[in-house]
Amino acid sequence: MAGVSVPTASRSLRDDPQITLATRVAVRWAADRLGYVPNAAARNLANRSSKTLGLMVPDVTDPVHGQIVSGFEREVTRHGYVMLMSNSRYDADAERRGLSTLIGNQVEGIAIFGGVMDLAAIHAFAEGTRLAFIGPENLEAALKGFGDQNTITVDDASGVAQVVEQTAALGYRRFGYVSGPTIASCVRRRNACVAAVAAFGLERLRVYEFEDIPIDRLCHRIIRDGRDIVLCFDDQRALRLLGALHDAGIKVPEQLGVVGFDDIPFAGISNPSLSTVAVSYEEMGRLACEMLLDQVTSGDTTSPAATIEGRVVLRGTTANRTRKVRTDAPATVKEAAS
Amino acid sequence: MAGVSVPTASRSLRDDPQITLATRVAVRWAADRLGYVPNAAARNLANRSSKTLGLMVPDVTDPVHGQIVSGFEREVTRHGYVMLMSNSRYDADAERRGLSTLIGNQVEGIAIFGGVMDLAAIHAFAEGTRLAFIGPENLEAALKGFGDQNTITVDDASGVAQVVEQTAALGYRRFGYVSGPTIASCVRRRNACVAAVAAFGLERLRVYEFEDIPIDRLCHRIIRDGRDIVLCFDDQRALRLLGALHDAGIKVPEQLGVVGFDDIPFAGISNPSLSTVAVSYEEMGRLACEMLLDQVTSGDTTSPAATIEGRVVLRGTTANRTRKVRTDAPATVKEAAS
DNA sequence: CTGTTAGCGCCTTCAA
DNA sequence: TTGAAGGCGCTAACAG
Repeated sequence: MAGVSVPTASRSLRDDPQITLATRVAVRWAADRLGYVPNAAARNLANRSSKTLGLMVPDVTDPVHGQIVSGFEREVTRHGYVMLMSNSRYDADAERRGLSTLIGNQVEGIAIFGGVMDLAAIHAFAEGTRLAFIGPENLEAALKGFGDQNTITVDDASGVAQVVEQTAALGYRRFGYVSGPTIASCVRRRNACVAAVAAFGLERLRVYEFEDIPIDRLCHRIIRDGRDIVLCFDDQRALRLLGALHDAGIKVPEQLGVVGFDDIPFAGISNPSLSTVAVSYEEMGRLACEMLLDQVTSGDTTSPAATIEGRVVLRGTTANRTRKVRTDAPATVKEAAS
Repeated sequence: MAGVSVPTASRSLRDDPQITLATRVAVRWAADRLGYVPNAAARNLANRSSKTLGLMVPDVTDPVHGQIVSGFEREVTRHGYVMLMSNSRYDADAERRGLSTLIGNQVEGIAIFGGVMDLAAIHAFAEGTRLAFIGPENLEAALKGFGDQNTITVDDASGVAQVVEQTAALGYRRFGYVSGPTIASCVRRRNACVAAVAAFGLERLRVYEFEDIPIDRLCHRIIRDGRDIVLCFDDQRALRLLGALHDAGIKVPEQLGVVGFDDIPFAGISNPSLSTVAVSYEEMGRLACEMLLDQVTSGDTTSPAATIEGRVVLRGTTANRTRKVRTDAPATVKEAAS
C-alpha cells in the first residue's frame, strides 16, 4: 500500500534511521489505515527473543500477591515486554505445569513468588532459564546450596526490630509473637523478635502458634501469660486475632497491643485500625522484573540479592502507655521453658 | 536422538495416532531426556493460532479483580491456553496500549473488566477481535448500540431484592442506600433497592452519596434520618462506614444494620463481621474465558449475555430485631476467609 | 537509502 | 508408517 518492499516496511515501523523520513511516514500511515499490527509470534521467532517475562504466584487473590503482580506487570510493560502469569493455587502440580508452560513460551526470565516446589526442583526444571526468587519461603535447609543469589527479600529483621523499639518506647514491655506457617519469613520474624526483645532488655518473648490453637483459646492464653503486646506474623492473622479478641471482650489497645506485618489495604480500615510494618510489595515486583531484565542485558544468569525495607506504621491497635497508670495489669508471670 | 525425522518427532509429541506407539515412546523419551520443550512462537506461527487469551483489569490489587484474574487464568490453562494480563491502573492510555499489545500478540480473544475506555472506542480499536465484557460499567447511554451481547454481569437486582427481603424479615424497616461511584452497577443496585423497598411496602428509600460527604457527617445524617439499616454499594465502602460508625459511637447492628456487596475476604473478619451479598467473581472470570473460547470454536464473534447470581450472607452487622431480647453474642457461625 | 535472499522452529500437504 | 518440501510473518544479512 505504501509501495515499498516488506523489509522496508518492517524497518520503517521500527523507526530505522536508515529509512527516509518520507517513506517512514508513508508506511506508518498505510499501516494504521490498514489497522496493521505486527505479529509478535513471527517477530519473536525471527529475533529469537520473546520479549516476554513470566511470573508465578500461588494466589492472585491475596492482596500481597496482587501488589507483586501489579509492580511486576508495570515494569514489564514499561520495557516493552509482556507478562505471562501463572497462578498455582498452592498446588505443586499446577506449579510444575505453569513453569513448563512459561518455558515453552520462551519467556526470557521467570520470577517466582512463594510457591510450593523446592528450589532444587525448580533449578533442575528451569535449567538455563533466568530466575528471580521473590521472598523465597523455603527454610534455611532448602536454601543451602543456592545462597541468596537471585532473591528479593523483605528485611524482616529490621522491620521487627523497629516495631519492638517503637512500641517499647510507647511503654509496652511483655512481648508475644503470633507465629504463622513454618516458612522462612515467619522464622526470620520470630528470631528477629527474640533478638530485639533481648537487645532492649525486655522480658523474654513468648511464641504462639496461630494455626495450632483455636483462636479464642489463643486470646485467653495470651492474656493469661500477661502479654501486653503481640506481634503477628502478618496482617491477615493480626486481623483475625483482632476479631477474636473483640469477641472475647479483650480491649485493644488498652489491654493488649497488636501489630501486624505487610500493611495490606484493610489494615487501615479495620477497627481499631491495625498497627503494622508497611512493605511495598509493588516495589518487590518491580525489583524482580529489573533483576530479570538486568540478567537479559548482561547475558549473565545470576544477580546479587536485593532487599527491601519495611516501615513501621502505628495506628489504633497500639497506644501510648507511658502516660496512663495501669493497675489492672496481671502481675503473675511464670518463668516457663518454651 | 530417537533416529527419526523432524516431522515424525513433531507428530509423536502431539500423540498423532498415525505414528507407531513404539516410536512415539522413543521420541518422548528422547525429548524429555534432552529437556526439549516445543517453541510456542514457532508453533503458533505455523498454526496461525496463538493459544492465548487476554485479560484487562484496572487494578489487580483489588481482591475482586484478583478473583476474576484467578478464575480466568484457571480456565484458560485448563484449556491449554495461556493468559496475557494487562493492568491499566485506571489509566486510559495504559488501557489503550495494553489493548494493542494484546492484539499484537495475536490473542484469540480479550476479556475486559471495568476499565475506563468507552465501549465504542474499544470496538473500534479491537476490530475483529473476540471480546467479552465483564460487568461493564459504562452507563446505560454508553451501552446503547451494543446491547448486552458479550457481557457477563452480576444480577444486582436479584441480590439487592434478596437482601431487602431477608433483612425486612429480621425486622428492619427504614432503608438507606449508600451509593458508590457513578457506574452502571451502582445505579442498578440503587434502582433495585428503590424497587424492592417499594415492593415490600416499606418506607421510601433514602440515598446517600458516599464520595460526596465527609464520612463522619454521613454517619450522623443516616441516624438523624432515622434509618435502621443501610445497604452499601460494595464491601469496601461498607467497611469504611463501619469504622466511621464505630468512631461516632453508633452501635452496629443495634442502632443500625449495615450490608455490603461482593463478600471480599475481609468482610468475614471485620468486626462486627459484615453481612453482604456474596458474588463468585472467580466464576465470572471463568465464564468470560468460556465465552471467548466458545466464540473461538464456533467461529462466531458474539455471545449471548451471561448473568451470575449473588447469595445473601448475613453476619454480624445485621441482627434479628423481631425478638425483644437482645442477645449480645455475635458470630454464631464463624466464616473463615479462604 | 532500498530491495533480494535466506532462515527462525514448527506444521501441513504430498509421496514413498 | 514415515520422510521431503514448502510456508507461516518477520528480520538480519547482503547486495545494489
